[in-house]
Parts: sequence; C-alpha cells; structure tokens
Amino acid sequence: MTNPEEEKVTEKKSLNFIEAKVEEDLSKGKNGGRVQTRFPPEPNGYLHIGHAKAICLDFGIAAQHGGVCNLRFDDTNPTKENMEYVDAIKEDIQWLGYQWGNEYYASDYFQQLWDFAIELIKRGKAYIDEQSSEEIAAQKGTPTQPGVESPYRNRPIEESLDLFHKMNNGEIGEGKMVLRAKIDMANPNMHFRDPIIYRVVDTPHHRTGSKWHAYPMYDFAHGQSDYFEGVTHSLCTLEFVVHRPLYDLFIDWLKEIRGEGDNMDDNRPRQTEFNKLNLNYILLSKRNLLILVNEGLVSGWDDPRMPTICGFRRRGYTPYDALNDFALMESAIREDLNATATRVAAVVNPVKLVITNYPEGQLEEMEAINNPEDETAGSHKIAFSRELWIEKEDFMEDAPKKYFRMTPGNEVRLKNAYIVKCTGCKKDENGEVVEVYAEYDPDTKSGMPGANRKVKGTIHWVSYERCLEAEVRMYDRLWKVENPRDELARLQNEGKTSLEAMKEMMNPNSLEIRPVCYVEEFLADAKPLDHFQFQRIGYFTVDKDSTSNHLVFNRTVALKDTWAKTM
RNA sequence: UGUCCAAUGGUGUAAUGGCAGCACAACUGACUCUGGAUCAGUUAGUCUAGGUUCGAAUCCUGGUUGGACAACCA
Repeated sequence: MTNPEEEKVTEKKSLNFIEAKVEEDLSKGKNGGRVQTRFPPEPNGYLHIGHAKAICLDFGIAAQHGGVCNLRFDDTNPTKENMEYVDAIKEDIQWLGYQWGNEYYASDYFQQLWDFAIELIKRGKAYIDEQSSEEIAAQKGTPTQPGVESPYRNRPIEESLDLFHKMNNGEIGEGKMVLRAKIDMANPNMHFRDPIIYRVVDTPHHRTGSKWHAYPMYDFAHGQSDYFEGVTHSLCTLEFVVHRPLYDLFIDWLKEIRGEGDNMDDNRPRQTEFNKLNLNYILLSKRNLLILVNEGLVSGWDDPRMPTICGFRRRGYTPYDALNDFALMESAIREDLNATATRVAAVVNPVKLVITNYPEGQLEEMEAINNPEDETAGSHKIAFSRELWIEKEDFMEDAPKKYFRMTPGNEVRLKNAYIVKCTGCKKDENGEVVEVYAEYDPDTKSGMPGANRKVKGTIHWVSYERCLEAEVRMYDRLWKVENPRDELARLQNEGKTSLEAMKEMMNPNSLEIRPVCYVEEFLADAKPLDHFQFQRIGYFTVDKDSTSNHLVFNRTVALKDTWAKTM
C-alpha cells in the first residue's frame, strides 16, 4: 500500500531538507556510510496522526538510503507507561505498512546511563540537589533573566555519590532529591541551567520492575540512547531544537569518558527537526486525548472520531490515506475509495415507496454494477419488489423547481431498475409522510432500450421484503472549531478545565446513530474493515461491533453533495 | 527586555539568485442510470520598509506578526 515514492509527497520540503543532510553526510563518508534512524515513542498513549508523519520520515529516510529504522520505546517514566500501549503502538506501525529493524527500550540502557551519571559526579559535572521542585524552579530564572546557583552545587563529590546511591536503593523518598548536571545557570538556553537528569520514582517499571528507584529524565536518556544504538540521523519535531545543544553536550562528555575524544564529530546522532503536523479540526495533544477517553466523551482510543491511527482505521481510512497526504486526508480517502469501494444500496432515513402498478408478490433480480470506475470489479444482484424503502429526503410534496427527485407528477429513475412516476403520498395525523406512491413504466428496465430515456433524477432504494436491517453510525468532525488547540487554550485562560473546555468545543453532531436503516442483502457477509460506498450517501466501513445478526456500519466520509449546498 | 524557529492564494505546499507553479477548497459550464465520479474553465498569493544585484519569494539590515523554550513529563 505504501512505498517510498508515495511518502516523498507527504512532506516534500522537510524531506528534501533532511534528505540533503543525509546525502551530504553520506558523500563525506560520515558514520562509515551508515544511515540509521529510529522511531522513539513513549508508551503512554496511542499513536495519532501526528506520529504517522514522524513514522513516514523515520522509516522513509532509512529505506531510501539502504539504512535501518529501529523502534525504541522511550520508557523513562514508569508512572505513565505500560505494556498495553507498547503492543498497540507496534500494531499501528505495522498496519501503516512499516517494519522496524530492532525493538529497543530506553530502559535497556538504565545501567549505562547510571554508569555515565556516576562518572559525571566523579568528574564534578553533576551533583545532588535536595531542594524542593519549587525552590529549584524559582532559581532557574526566566528566559530573560539568569538563574541562581543552588546552595548544593558545590557539595563534595563523595557526598553526591553517596546520596545518588541512596536515591536508587529506595532510601530517599520521591521529590526529596535529584541529580543535576552542573552546566551554566546563566545560559540563555534554559536547558543548560543545571538540568535535572535523575529523579526518584517509586512506581514499578513495566519492564524493569523495582530494580531502579532513580530514573533518568528524558533529556538525559534520549540523546544517549540514540548514541548507544548507533543512530546516525535523529529526526524529531521542531520543539526539540532547543534541546539539541544539551544532547550534543552529553554526547561530547560521553565520548570523552569513553576515550573517543579524538573523534568527536563522527558516529554520533545528528538531530534534525521537522515541523509538527497541525490539522484543522484536529486536536493532537495526548494529554487531552487521554481525558476524552477516561471521561467517556468518546468510546475509546479507537473511537472513529479520534485522530489516532486506530481511530482512523476503525473509521474506514486506509494506511495509504493516512500517509499519503495528511493535510488532504478527506480528499485522499474519497479519491481512494471512489476507485476501490463496492457500490451498494442502503437507505439510512427510510420511508416506504409503493409501486402501485407493479404486481403484488412479484420479485425481480436486478443487476448492480460494483464499481463504475473499475470494469473488472464485476456486478452483483439486488432484489426488486412492489414495495421499497427510499430516503425520506428523496420525496417532497411541494418541491422547488430544481428538485429532481420524487415529487407528484415527476419521473425519476430507480437506480438499476425502472423509471417511475410519482403519484402522491399518504400522511399520518401529524402530516408526516408515511408512504409514497408511484407507477412504473415496464419498458424502462435498466438494460432495455426503453431505459435510455433522459430522466433528471436517479434515486437509490432497497426492497422492503428483501433487505437487511442495520445500524449506521454517522460520524462527523469531533470539534466545532477549526483550531481546537487555540480554542482550548483560550477557554483555559478563562479558568475552565480541559474537560470543561473540550465539552464546550465538542461538535454535538459528531456522532449520530441511525439504529434502523435498511441495506441490500449483498451486505450479509460484510466483514469489519470492508469498505463500501452507500450510493448517493457516502463511504462506509463495517464496524468491529458488527455481527451477522446486527450489522453496524461507520461512515468514513460523506459523498460531496452539491445539492445540499444549493439548498 | 533573552535565545531559537518561522512567515508564498481560503488551506497545504513548490520554486535555494533567472517565467511564482501544484494540490485541496470555492465558483462556472459540459457530461452522467450516484446532484458522486469525470472533463473544461474561473477566482485567488510572495508580511513590511530599505539594501545588494542585470535580475530577489530566495541573500543582507531594520520592523511587524506567529510559534518554541522557565515540568522531579516526553
């Protein structure tokens, strides 16, 4: 489904920019001619469409240069991470069509990172601080003001060494002490102001259990992990630009300690940043997605309205669409499914149509083309009878001039069947239309010469006697606002919590369940993730909740509807 | 009164000193047994003021606007 040529389209500028660097390094003979990347998720949530971009780049760059891309879980915070996320992340990457080389974990390097930290303390480049987080934060200064040095900054090395061991064997409670790198409290880059590199966490780790109590911070683990693995090109988002000098410094120190000081420039990860994905009507903050899930505002991480990979999958997107062009996903999925989805008839807002001059009890098998865009797709049969279900919207008693559907005196074509003339309707005591009447012209059956008459409108239908009941879930965008991230920030400034703000921003029509719809019998054997076009309505996929007794379809995306626009 | 990053039609982008192009969206029309698809066409852009240059979206300077950075998160 995906190949490197396709991915090139996704982020041409960034990719060329990154590619240029890779080629330059290759031409200089750096890294012994190796190209190695990695995709480094934290297993604390499900992958979303923003990660898909990173996956494309990480795997794509490696593949294009004959290199390898490994999967590394940056699992340095046991309070948020677990194996459920590890498994889901792996499944999603594979669904996207990628296969990593090795599977690594930052926790694999805890010993090496510990040894490195010990060495830094011994060399006077790190110290134990026992101030509160508030005190440390206050001393950090601001981006425009230099910070103040900690009173513990110059404590004896032996003391720090001893306390660091105590941090790790459980003698020191959480929040009581941290290990800080001794760099420069006045540096304009905040990350250089004696960053915390180790803290105490008493929650057991999902892989290392209770072996460790002192855990490295991300900034002390990420760059070194890349280095330990031999990563040559470390791709990440723009927000990490300011972290890069710190990572470089740690690698410098590590190289010196390892006696590679004469070879500082080669065989070390080179970080290149790319722009984060930002899509209209989509919120990609993991923290807030987690709130949506935990508070039950959506049905789970794979709710078809979620911007997660598994959400898109359940919604009916294909890996191709998710990767082809993020910004144009709706257009991409229509183009894709237009070419591939089997056309079927489904009535999602039913009203009965009676063909009054069609013999009672008679049944005909009509031929239905599976896909007019693909001659090789063949056709299937659909049952036609005197009584049919049609859409309520396809009948109007008093219709405007440009209305081409059922209205008394008007002719319409029943798709794949006959041309009929509307004769009227029956209403209940509330004035609600309960039955529509029409007469058919027996000479106009599809395929017969008489069918070639010009008729303005064609409507879809299913047989009243020969159809299946189905639940149809009409999904729409989750948010009312175009920039949910900005709106969320605005509402939070007004003092609202994330949850309150998200409730306010949610599109009340993001899910409309139609419990009783009718679909043609052809769909009896449809399997989850099969794609169909419900003619004149949209593209639908079979939900994982669907059973042969209770069919459930999810709307992937509606067909374009120029009529609705002119209304 | 910091450091870093960025600014091209409504949206996403291409052009790396040499004709501002593409896609999506929108709008016309044609065609159509899906008011879909398809086809043809239209509208619409280099943040700003200088400078360098034969020539600037591109290089330089100032300004404006937006973003990132002050978690014992990643």
